[in-house]
Amino acid sequence: MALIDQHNAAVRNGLLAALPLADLARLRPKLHLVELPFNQTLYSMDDTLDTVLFPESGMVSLLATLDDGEQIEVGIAGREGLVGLPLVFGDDRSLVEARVQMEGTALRIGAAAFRDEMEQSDALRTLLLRYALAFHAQITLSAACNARHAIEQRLARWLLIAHDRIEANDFPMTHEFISMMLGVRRPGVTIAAGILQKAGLIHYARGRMAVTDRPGLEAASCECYHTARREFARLLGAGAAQHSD
Amino acid sequence: MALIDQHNAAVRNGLLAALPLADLARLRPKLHLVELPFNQTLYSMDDTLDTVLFPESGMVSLLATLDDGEQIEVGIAGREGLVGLPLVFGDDRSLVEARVQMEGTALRIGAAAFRDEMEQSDALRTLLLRYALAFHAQITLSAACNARHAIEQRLARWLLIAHDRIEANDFPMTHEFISMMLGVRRPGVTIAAGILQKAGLIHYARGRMAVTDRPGLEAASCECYHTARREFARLLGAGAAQHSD
DNA sequence: CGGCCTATGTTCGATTCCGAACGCTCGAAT
DNA sequence: ATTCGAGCGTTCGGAATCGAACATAGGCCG
Repeated sequence: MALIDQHNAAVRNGLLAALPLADLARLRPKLHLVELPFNQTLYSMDDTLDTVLFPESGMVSLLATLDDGEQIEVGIAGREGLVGLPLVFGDDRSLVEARVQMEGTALRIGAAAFRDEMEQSDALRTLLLRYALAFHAQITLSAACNARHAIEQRLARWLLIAHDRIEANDFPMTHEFISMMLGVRRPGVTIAAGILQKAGLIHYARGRMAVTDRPGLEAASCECYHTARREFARLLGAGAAQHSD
Repeated sequence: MALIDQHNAAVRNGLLAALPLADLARLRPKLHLVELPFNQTLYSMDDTLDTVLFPESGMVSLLATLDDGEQIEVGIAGREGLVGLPLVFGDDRSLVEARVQMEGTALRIGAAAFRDEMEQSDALRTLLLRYALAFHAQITLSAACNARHAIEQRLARWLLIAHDRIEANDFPMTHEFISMMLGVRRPGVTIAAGILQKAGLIHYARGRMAVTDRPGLEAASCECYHTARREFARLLGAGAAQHSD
C-alpha cells in the first residue's frame, strides 16, 4: 500500500513496479528480458553470482543440499521478488541452489550494474532491504514449520505459495517433485494430497495440479502461510502480497 | 580475517570490534552497558523495536511462536552479532521473541541513533549487512536441518552453538530447556544427551552441562554447524567465527 | 493398436518421535 | 535432618513417517 504502487502495468515484477518512476527509468536500460526454462539451474551452491533476476512470471526454488546429497527447498522467489539475494547484502556467493520450478520470464541485470544502482538509489536500496527482510521472515517461519507441522499442513502451505506465483489455477506439478521440496517421501505426498483432494480443496492428475477451493486450502494450511503473507504485505504493500488475486 | 581485526581488546562484541576506529569512536558515546539477566525477554513478537543490543557475553535466543502457543528457537545471537536485526533492514518490528538464554552483558544503542549511524557510516552498514547475511544463512540451514536431521545431531549442533558463545566449558542448561529450543519432547533430549554422554562427548548433571570432547561433538553434529560457521568466517572474518577458541 | 515410460496408488515392516505418565534423586530451604 | 521441588530416567501405547518395494494406470510414440 505505502510502498507498492503499480506505476506501469507493463512492469510485472513487484519490486520493479514499486520503484519511483525516475529510479525505474534509470534501471530499465540495464534490464534484459530472459527466459526461465523449467528445471534450469540459475546458480549452484558456491557459485559466484554475476546477475540479479527480477522474475515476471514462473517460480524459482532455493534449495539447500544436505550431507547425504538430498536437496530440500528453503525458499521460493517469484514475481514478488528477486533471485540473487546475496547481492543485496553486498556478497556474491550463495549457500543454496536456485532452480526454476515453473517456467517463466525475468528481467536480468548484471551484478556490477546492480551494485551501482543500489548505491545511487535510496528508493531501490530501501525497497530491496525490505524485500530481504520479508524473505528472511519466510525462511524463519519455514524453520519453525519444518520442525513442528505435519506433512498435510506443509503441503497445503506449499501449494498456496505456488498458487500465489502463477496466473492459472492449474499448473504442472508432480508428487515426486513436491516430496523433494518438502523433504519427505513421495508416498507421503500422495497420501496428504489424496486427503486434500477428497476434501475438495485441490484436484490433480498425472503431473498437473489445480487449486479448487482456495479458502479451504488456506484453512487446511498452517498459520505459517498467513503469517508470511502478512509480513510481505506489511513490508512491501498489499499489492505485493504474493499475487493470489 | 579481512574485515575483523581486534582494534581494541576491551571491545568484546565482534561486530563493534570489526569497525574502523573512527566509526567506533563516533558510536561509542551512544552505547550504554546493560545487563542481560537470565530469561529476560528483550522484545516480544510484534513489539516496536527501540534499541539495538550488541552482546558482550551471554546468549540470546530468537523464538517463533506457533499457533498452539509452543515456542521454538529459530536463531541465536551472542557476542558475534547483535539483537534487533530488523532495524538493520530499516524496519522496527519483529516476528519473533528475543529472550536471554544465558546471562551476560550488552552495549545498547537507541533505534534512532542506530539509524543515523547506519546512514553515516559505510563501514557500519557494510558490516551489519554482512552479519545479516550470515545470520540469514544460519536460519536457512536451520530450516533444512529441522526438516531432515535427527534429534541427536541437532542436539550436538545446538550445544556447539551454545558452547561457541560462552567462555566456560560448563554452563547452566536443562534438558527441558533444550527440548523447547529444538521443538522436541523433553525425554527426547534426555535420550539423545545420554548417548552423547556415554560417548564421552559431554557431561551433564542437574541443570549444568559441559562439553568434554569438542572435536567428538563436532563429529556427532550434522554438517549444518560447520557450514554455518564457515559462512560466518567467510563473511565476517575468522576472528568472528563464533568464538570457540 | 501396442509398447513403454512416467505418475500415482498401495502395501510392508521398521524406526523415530510423540504425549503423557510415574518414579527417582540431587540439592536447596526450612 | 527432613521436606520438597526441580531435573532427570524410564516406561507405555500410539501416531507419523521412513525406506523400499510392487501394482496400476494415463498418455505419448511408434
